[in-house]
Amino acid sequence: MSRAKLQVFEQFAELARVLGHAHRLELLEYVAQGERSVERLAQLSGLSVANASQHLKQLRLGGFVQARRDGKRVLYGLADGPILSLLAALRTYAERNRPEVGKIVSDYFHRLDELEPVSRKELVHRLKAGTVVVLDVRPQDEFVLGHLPGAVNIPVDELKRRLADIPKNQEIVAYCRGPYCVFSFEAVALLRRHGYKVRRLQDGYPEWRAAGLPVGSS
Amino acid sequence: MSRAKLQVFEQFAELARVLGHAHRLELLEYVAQGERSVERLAQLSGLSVANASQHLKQLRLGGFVQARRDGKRVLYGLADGPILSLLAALRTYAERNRPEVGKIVSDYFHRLDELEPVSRKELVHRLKAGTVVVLDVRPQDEFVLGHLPGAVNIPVDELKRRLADIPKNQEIVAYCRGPYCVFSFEAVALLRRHGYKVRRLQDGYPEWRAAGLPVGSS
DNA sequence: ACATCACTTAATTTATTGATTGAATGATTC
DNA sequence: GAATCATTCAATCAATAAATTAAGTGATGT
Repeated sequence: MSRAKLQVFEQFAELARVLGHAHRLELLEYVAQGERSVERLAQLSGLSVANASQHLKQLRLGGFVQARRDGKRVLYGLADGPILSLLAALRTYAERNRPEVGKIVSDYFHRLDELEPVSRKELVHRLKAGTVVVLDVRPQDEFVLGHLPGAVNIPVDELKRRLADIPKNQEIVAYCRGPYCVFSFEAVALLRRHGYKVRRLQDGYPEWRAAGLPVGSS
Repeated sequence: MSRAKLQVFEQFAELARVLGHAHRLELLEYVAQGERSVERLAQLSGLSVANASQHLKQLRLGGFVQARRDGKRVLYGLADGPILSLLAALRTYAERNRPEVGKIVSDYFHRLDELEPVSRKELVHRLKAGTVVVLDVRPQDEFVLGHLPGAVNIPVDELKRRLADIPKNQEIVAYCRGPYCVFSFEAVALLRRHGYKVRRLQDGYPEWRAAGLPVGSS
């Protein structure tokens, strides 16, 4: 094997190894909800502070989380980059390849209170009541072809620089292509980091339309 | 942490750990080209047979490869499931998050950007139009196990003395094992020196096949 | 049946990784 | 500037993983 290739595989392996520990995956999930101190993360995951700190260090060296000091605490948050895509790929693979655990996985992912996605039915209800802003984070060309009524389109890659367009005082529901599309996960993660109250639609535009619910186009 | 959640993260971590070794990633790349015996895989990756066997066992338990007996040999092939998606996610993350990966690639792989890789989508288009010659520069045994439709096989080390077999008036797209395989880079460099109009496919045979695109065999 | 081939498994040594403890650092408060 | 708090670092021991060697298994051919 060429030296370059070996080096590249070594880098990949190093990153995979960082994800190769249950505690680190758990910490990563807590961190993905928003910034937290080491002590809080240790508490949430039932680790000693020193142990949590060491795991967080590895996550940081792997580029999965970033740390910033706030007074005498250090707050860890999710780093930039396609981290959630990577985790989604791992999850998808695991669900398909380990069917005996697939059920547990989906149960768990759909259980989390804060992450619990909004059902179509619930969204219909809240659209009528007008208590929600619907955010379409797909690319513009897909939005043009059809979208949820009254939805605002901000593609997920533009989200960061268009935060001003999003009202901070209302609850947001983000959606994208479907249940296995990561865009809305990323959008929710980003917006939560910036203090928005946001949840994701359980599935995406195709399912909405297939259910015979009204759609808009422009 | 709840018991279910612990189990889930433990499963994820276990799979990630399987990918957490350079030798296993390398074996996976060879296996992705087509079925191969343990001895051949050991040879290709420079491992002892026993060591390769043990790594392959881990890949098998992780569901990444599958083994079948053929006479007195055991052939390992890529298993079903979104394995290449997972590897692609890891690669994407690594490239973005580890600048050194990008640097190694550009240093040793002759400046990726200047070679203007052709995407799968574009190649499909141009194959329909018939405006392109597809050149497979992998070793012959890999070509035989499967290749892009209509591809011409000239292994990269034979390329120099078989230049006459390559039409000079048509555009060529060269491909090999995957995005980190050097063969197509070398082929493009050589052919360009000799005045051919040639670009490389962005990724390789395994990705083409995984995308459900048609393949030939002989 | 015996020998051979291709591979797997077991046993061993060596190296790496994880958890715990306690000391060190850095920022705040008194 | 001493005390306190939150975190990191360093040292240790236990657990796990990797590579090597040698023995074991299962299929094929003579």
